[in-house]
Amino acid sequence: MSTYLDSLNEPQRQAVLQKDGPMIIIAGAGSGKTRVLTYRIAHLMKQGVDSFNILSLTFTNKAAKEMKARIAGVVGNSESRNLWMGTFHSVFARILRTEADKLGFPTNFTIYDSQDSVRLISAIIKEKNLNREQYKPKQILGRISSFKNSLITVKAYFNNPDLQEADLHASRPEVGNIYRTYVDRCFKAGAMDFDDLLLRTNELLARFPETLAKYQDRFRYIMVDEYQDTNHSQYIIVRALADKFGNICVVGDDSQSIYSFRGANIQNILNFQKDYPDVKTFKLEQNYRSTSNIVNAANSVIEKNKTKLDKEVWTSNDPGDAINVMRTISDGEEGRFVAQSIWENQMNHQLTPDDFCVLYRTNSQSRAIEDALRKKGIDYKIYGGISFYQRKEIKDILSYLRILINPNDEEALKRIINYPARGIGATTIDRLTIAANHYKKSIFDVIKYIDKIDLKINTGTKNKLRNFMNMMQSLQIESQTKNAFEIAETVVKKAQLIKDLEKDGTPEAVSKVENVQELLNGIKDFITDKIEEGGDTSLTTFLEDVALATDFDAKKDDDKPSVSLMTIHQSKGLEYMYVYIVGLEESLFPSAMSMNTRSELEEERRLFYVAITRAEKVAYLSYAQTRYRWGKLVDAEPSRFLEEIDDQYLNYITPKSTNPAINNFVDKSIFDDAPKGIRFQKPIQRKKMERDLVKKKEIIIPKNLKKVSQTTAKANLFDGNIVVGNFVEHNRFGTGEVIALEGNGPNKKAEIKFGTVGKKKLLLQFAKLKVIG
DNA sequence: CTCTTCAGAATTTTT
DNA sequence: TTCTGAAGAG
Repeated sequence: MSTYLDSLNEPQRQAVLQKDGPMIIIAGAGSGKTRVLTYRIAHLMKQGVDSFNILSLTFTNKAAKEMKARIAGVVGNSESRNLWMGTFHSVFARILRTEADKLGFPTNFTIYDSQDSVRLISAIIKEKNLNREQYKPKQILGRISSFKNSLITVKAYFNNPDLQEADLHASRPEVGNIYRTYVDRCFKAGAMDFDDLLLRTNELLARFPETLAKYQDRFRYIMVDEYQDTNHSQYIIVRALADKFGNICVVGDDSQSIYSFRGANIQNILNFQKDYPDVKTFKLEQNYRSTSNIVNAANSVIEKNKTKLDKEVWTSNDPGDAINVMRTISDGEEGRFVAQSIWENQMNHQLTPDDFCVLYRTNSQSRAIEDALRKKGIDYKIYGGISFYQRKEIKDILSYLRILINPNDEEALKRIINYPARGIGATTIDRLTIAANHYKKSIFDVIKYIDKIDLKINTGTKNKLRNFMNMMQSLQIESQTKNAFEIAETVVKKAQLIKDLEKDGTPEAVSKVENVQELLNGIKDFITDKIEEGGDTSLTTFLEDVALATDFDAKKDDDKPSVSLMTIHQSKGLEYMYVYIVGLEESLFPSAMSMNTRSELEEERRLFYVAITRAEKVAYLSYAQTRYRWGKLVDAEPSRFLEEIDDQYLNYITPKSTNPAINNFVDKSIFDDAPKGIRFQKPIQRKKMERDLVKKKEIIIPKNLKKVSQTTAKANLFDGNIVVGNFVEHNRFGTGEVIALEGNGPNKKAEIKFGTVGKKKLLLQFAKLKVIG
């Protein structure tokens, strides 16, 4: 038998060997899911399944890329290349490109990102003279998005009295009309938004049976990763495609479903067994990633959720350290604690920055952490927030490129028609828009035929419009012969984009120029990569890649080792040796928006579960007592999630001083009189909603019991049972002899002579020493 | 039409 | 605190 099968455990192997029919793999955190998926695909190919017939849907493009590389390692590059692999959005965007004409879209349709969508909705609200307070563009987009994800078209909306009533009730009777106009305008602009990529795919498969049949025949084996995070629209696509052959394999973990806010429906995974009665179920329950303390602590949290599949994640790994809990005075101090701790752990365990990761609930929390890391001189990279391609200077250039491909792209046109400033103001754009709507033409066409249309625009402005049009048309001509990089370069030059920035001279402008440079380099890389792969080097493909790239995909790996900072959502599927989860405070995590219903709270809890299970060796949880929010200092209380972890897996540390200059840990003695008070002070006031939960908890967890376990945990941590002369084992340095002890409490250090690395002084608090004699 | 200034919102999470 | 959009002056 092939070697790759030998490296799998029994359930893993069975899942890999199961070839035909519907199957579900319930994969606990860290249970080797990716290995199974990879090997299963490789195995299918070894058994003679044509790689063209395998469709594999992943959660990020990066995941797809990595998986492809690993499969290539087993079956070879030339075969793996043909696999259909990617996110739902990118795979179906690719299919829509070839089928777009059936739906009345141009093949070079634009993909609107959320910013484009919000701007368009904003414009529509303005045109309809609606109150911006009542109709907040972002909220309206959210509503429209949820319609689309549930396959509620405009027509379906107007056929559904309940939905209309709901909007009427929310004093937003115009939602339906905004929806209609929005869809219309997207269609006219030859643009699809993110949700359209799925909705229109559904439309395609539903309206054109022969097209459905074509793709059913092509995708004989379908695999869906992170199935717990699929929405209804995705669910229907998968069902339709798998309907003929029924070779559908879904992989997921209901405990890690964290995307319901964007329409993910956890019922998809919970009901899979009902959808396919002859389904084969495989459970991967052994965790290979984390210490047993981490696994058990995570389990003790997720147990509190009611809706879940039956599964027991376990590990045979060592207990490892207890999970450290840290209270700080402020968010600033929290940052310093994290930075200090990372620094110490790095020194004491010979680690590099990329062994560490800091996770938070909201992007805005990153600032305090960044500041502290920067001060300590620790390299870090930050994921999320505003992605590279969303930056103004970058989007402006991309908008030029978008128009060259699709002149009807209204959002792109509105962005750059007066950037850099060329004297075409709001009034003119309004008039052009009105004319465009009147003649049922795009704004671009109206400008093109400006002399043939009667417009109330004065000659000076008309000239400016003509100049703009001349430039765009000459760029269009050049784009016929030049490659994506050359076009972009020409655009930057002709539109004088860099010049505009350079005359500014501010440091911000300088960094913008650098970003533009980086974009150009990026396009160059894109082209060389694609030539290597034998892929499509067109500008269209580049723009599509850009539109669908996640922040992860955009990041380069080859940077120097650095600490990773990201939201918990983004950490899905990743693992780090040391994980810091910060901001464990009520109203922040769980988020204030998610404390009102049980299902929302359960999702926050799953999010917490995901966070903990990212850690391989050591996890730190921290919370601050005060935090800046909107520039104001706000009091915070510890998150309920801290109380939900079984105390036996926890370990409380607290800094000595609130003085930022002093970062040493406290003498142990201050713990003795304080633990209860310091930790979960009972809130003076709780909202009605929470009160029941709190009461319940007080009954379940007897306080005195809690106190006892705390003390033991601490004692073990700092003192250990180590004496001079002991032989100890360290997981990095191997075995050594303790030759001296110094310091007290958390500062207690042991000097150890190791066979491999010589003498080392290690903080007992951090060194995971096992006494072996 | 452009540039500056000022008030008010913003922080859940993202393809 | 930082960003955005509106309003007013030139």
